[in-house]
This record gives sequence, C-alpha cells and structure tokens, in this order.
Amino acid sequence: MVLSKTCDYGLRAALYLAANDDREFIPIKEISEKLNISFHFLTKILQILTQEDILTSFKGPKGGVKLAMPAKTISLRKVIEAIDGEGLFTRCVIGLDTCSPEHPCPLHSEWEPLRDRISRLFEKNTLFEMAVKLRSNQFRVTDVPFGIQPTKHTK
Amino acid sequence: MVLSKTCDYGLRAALYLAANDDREFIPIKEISEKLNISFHFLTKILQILTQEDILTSFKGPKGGVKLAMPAKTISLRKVIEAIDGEGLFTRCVIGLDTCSPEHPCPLHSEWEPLRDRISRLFEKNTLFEMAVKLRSNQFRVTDVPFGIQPTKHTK
DNA sequence: TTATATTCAGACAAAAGACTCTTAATTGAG
DNA sequence: CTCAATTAAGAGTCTTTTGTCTGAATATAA
Repeated sequence: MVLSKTCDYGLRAALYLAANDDREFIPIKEISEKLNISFHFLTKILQILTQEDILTSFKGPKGGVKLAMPAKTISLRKVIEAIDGEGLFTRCVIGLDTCSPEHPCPLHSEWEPLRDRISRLFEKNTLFEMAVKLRSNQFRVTDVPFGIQPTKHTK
Repeated sequence: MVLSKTCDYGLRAALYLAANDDREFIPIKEISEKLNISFHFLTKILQILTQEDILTSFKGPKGGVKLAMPAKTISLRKVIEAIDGEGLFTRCVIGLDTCSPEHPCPLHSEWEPLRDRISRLFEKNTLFEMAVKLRSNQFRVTDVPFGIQPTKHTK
C-alpha cells in the first residue's frame, strides 16, 4: 500500500484535529472514538506527531492534543514524513538504492515524474484545505458516516 | 513504500528473465546471484509467479524458470498484482474501505486520477519493453552494475 | 488534599513480512 | 540404474508492524 496503517491513522487524526481547530485541546479518547481507532494505539501515533512538533499536548483534565501550528502551514506531506519517512517521495519503484538519472532502472524515466506528482499532491494540500472540505460535511475521515457511533468501543 | 520488498525482488527477477528470454530455462540460482537476492527467498517468490502462471518451471538438470507467455503480453501490473494484490490500484489513500465518489475522503478527487496514472503506467509497460531497455545496457535491475559480481554469495 | 482526567513512557503480545533451512521430488546424463 | 542438478514444498526463524496494557506523571477541580 502507499501509506502504512499507522500513517493512515495519523493522517485521519490530524484531519479530525484540523476540522476542530477552533476548539481547545481535544482528548485523544474523543478522536479514537469518533474515528474508531484503538485509543492506546492512537495515543502512540500522536506521541510521534507531538515529538515532531506537529501537535502540542497538555496533560490532566481539559488536556488533550491540538495542532502546534496554523493548519495552513501543515502539509499532508509533513505528517506522512513524520510517520513513514520520506521514502515514498524519494525512492526507486523497484527499490534500487543506486537508481538515479545516471544509472536508471528501466522504469526510472516514467516513475520519477509520477513520484513528483504524488509529492506535490501531499505538499500542496494542507490540513487547512482538508478541514474546509470536512466541515462541508460531504467528506469522510472514517468508514462510518459521522454521527453514527461505532458499536464497539474500547472498554 | 509503494511496493513490498517481495514484489521488488519478483519484478527484478521477471525483468531479468525477460532480458534473457531467448535462452531456455534459467536456474533460479543464476538469477539470485546476478541480482544479489537470497536464493531461497527468491525461490519462494518465483513459486508464486509460477502458481499464477506467469512463469513456468522445470525441474532437474537444465531446469529452471522462464516466462510462461510472450514478454509482450505480461504487464508489470500482472506481476505486481500476483504478489502484492491490487490494493495499490484500487484503495483509498488514507485506507478507508468505503471511500468512493459518493462518500469521498477529502483527498479522493485528487488521488483517484493519480492512482489511475500509476495504474496505467504499470499496465502499459510490459516485460518486453523493459527487456529492450535492459539489453541496451544503459539500465539496471541491481544495485551493482552488471558484470561486477557481488562479493558476498549465498554459501 | 483527594479524586479524577488526561498524556507519557515503555514493556509486552500478536500478526505480518522477510528470510533461512531442510527435505523431498523430478529429471537428464552417464 | 544411479547420481547429480535442480525445483517444490514447507517448517522454522528473525524482524518489523500493529496493537494492548500498565503504571507513572501532570494538571484540574472540589
């Protein structure tokens, strides 16, 4: 797959936070329930984003996480690189370490421009743009429509 | 990453076979040494491609594997799907099962066309085209240039 | 001060992916 | 027929990814 599951979850959570950027610190519990992701697992993922200074956190009651910067300044690529690394945007399709314009693999000339487009897609789209779409309520960050709660909660 | 390591290796081996399509059955041992991939591991991968009728194999002396069809009729996508499945060409970027034009994720409209391009890239390029490039000797399927043997062999 | 809500840190477990090894089966050549 | 070359099959191991759990630290509010 293009992104790891961990990265999927991290992105979805970031999207949720961006859509709720007007609010104060948001508990991870709330995010995990709304997006139907294991609370403990999500906690771990969001810790990474906190360490990378994409989120800030606050302990105790009224605590939670929120974006560390204006949503406009956080590209999706920033989130992806924090979790999965930059491999998607830099590496050879068939995994050759030394693939380069001088020593190309047979797909190099066709893959490179496509990889650059992927790169630009995640670069130019910021959490802000995504949040605008989400608030219009015609888009999803979860498999169940918003409002309908998942039946199984973390106990 | 875009493709699994298993798929990388499988593709590289298929490319090697295509570039040597004039010869008869080629021992997996030869491929594993030329491409510097573990013999046993590669055996397993090529078994998959044999089961999927992309390769045919032949036991005993003078045995080995070769393409089961003309290289022109084997798209890279066929090889990729045999190993990694079709997820790369069908799934949502952020992994939503229900993402669709009716219930899109915020990236759907931008990702879908890009995904289709990736799809077409691997669809239109066949092992034949890759083999032509490889035979011109300006392209690589391995990190070390052809001719220079890797120092460490499988014992 | 005590109870409660929350993140943080890290150990642990389970599943998947990547890779190794052994043994069996098949075949061609002498 | 026998032997060596070679793939086939599958058990087994190591590593990474995914996910769970517990306890500590921190903050708030009563």
